[in-house]
Amino acid sequence: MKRARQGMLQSLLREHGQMTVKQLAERLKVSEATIRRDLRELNGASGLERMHGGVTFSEDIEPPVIARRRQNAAAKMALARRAAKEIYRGATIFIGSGSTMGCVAECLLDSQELTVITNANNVTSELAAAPGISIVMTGGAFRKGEMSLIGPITESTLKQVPFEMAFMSVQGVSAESGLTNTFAPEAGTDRVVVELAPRLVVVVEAYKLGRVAPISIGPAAAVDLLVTDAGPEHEEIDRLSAMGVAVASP
Amino acid sequence: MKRARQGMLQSLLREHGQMTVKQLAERLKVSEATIRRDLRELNGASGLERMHGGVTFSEDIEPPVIARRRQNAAAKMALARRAAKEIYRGATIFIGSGSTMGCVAECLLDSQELTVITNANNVTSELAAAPGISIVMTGGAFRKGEMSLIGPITESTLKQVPFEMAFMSVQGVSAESGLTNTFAPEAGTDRVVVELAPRLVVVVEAYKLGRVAPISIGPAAAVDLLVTDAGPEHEEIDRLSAMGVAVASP
DNA sequence: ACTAATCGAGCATAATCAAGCAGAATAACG
DNA sequence: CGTTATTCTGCTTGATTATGCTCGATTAGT
Repeated sequence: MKRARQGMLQSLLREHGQMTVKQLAERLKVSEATIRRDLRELNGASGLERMHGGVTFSEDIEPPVIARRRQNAAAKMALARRAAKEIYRGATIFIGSGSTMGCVAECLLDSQELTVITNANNVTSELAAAPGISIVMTGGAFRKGEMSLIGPITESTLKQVPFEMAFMSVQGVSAESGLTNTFAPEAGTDRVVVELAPRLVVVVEAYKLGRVAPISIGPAAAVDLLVTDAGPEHEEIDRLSAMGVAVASP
Repeated sequence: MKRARQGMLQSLLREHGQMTVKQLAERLKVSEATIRRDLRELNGASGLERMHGGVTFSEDIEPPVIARRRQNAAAKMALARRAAKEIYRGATIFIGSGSTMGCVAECLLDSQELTVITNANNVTSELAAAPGISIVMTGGAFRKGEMSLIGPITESTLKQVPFEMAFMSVQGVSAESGLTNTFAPEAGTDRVVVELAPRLVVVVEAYKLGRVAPISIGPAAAVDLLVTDAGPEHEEIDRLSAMGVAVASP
């Protein structure tokens, strides 16, 4: 009962981007105290940030300028810089949604002759000022929490636009359960990206290694390069390496 | 919801380039005192500069669409408010690109049960905070100056998503030459919108009446309602009325 | 220099929060 | 099957936080 409610809570939050405790209590038919307890348990879990009166998706509701000033921004930028090294002049790449991908975009500002396909508005606005990059956005339903586009329209557009390399971030990476995410509609789109990508680069912070989120979006073997900041003795990395996944650190 | 509001504040500022405390207070539905407190807390943060009466966003790169928005802001908002009156609860509408369309989006913030299809990033970011609106973006190539999506992908997406009403702005409206625009790729997309729209509302400032730009995007007769701020004596309006085009003023 | 708007500070109010307690439901165990 | 332990939930209370309002001081425009 509790887990189901917390899952619903996260879904609702992704959908609305921001909700008050009162709204959540009414919507989920429990007391506000319970909502507060849930929020405390989920704290830090998946980019949701608590505040007086309610809770928001901290990462992407803020403009990119602020995102730079976040606490773990340094770690994310380091990962992003490492990931960006994979990109060569003249390439056509896909960049997914999430704050980490926003950092990757930021690393590309000086690139030349690059074509970026993305379903994330934060990536687009980050790159809007880059003279050497042409941008193609997929269509789709706009998800307020993530500032990204998802759904059947996104997927059919992706199939029309071939790309050489895809960058994405996920909620969980595990050798056994593969790549996993939390929210179903978003996961559907991610699954298409995994299928279509000739080369898949996954960028995640270390704490997501070994994690398993509810929705599977593809096998671990689909990953061509995993960029993460885990130490070399991390056991999940050993398992992934054994499967043939290349791993890189900043 | 302090934190969320401060994020919104920065987003708004980023879009408008410059706003007064009063505007921000109305827009975010809080007192001016609260806005001042927010501004003080954000002080020195990410490129916003405080001044008597308001605050500006001093970023070196300023997309043209933002610059244009500052010009004739009052007139554009008046036009936009008139145009927004055409929208009824539960509708599915298309909103095109340009600064005037950004104003239309701003007028819809309190709408309920509205579905907005758009190819413009400024429209999406304007509406991202509106709880009663679901947003669908078309895909397409990103045009940096206009912050909009154009090209064959945009057009094929539009054909997949039926809408009841379309709002657009153009460079020229004339009874003889119809609707005209300057930039070819953009014009192709506009042409598709004109063809697909069951009801077409064109919003233009008076100085565009009688103008003819190089690329035709449709006949004047395709317009169902023309919203403009020209005086009733305007000769082009007489010609358009004679063709059966309804004309409205703020 | 004058006037009107804007600003900052302090105060009062209302909303929200964390903690602790008690009851109900469930699980574990004899 | 009954008893006990555990978890979950809702409620109450004192404390914290955020917001709006009022009042002199400051500033911009005429």
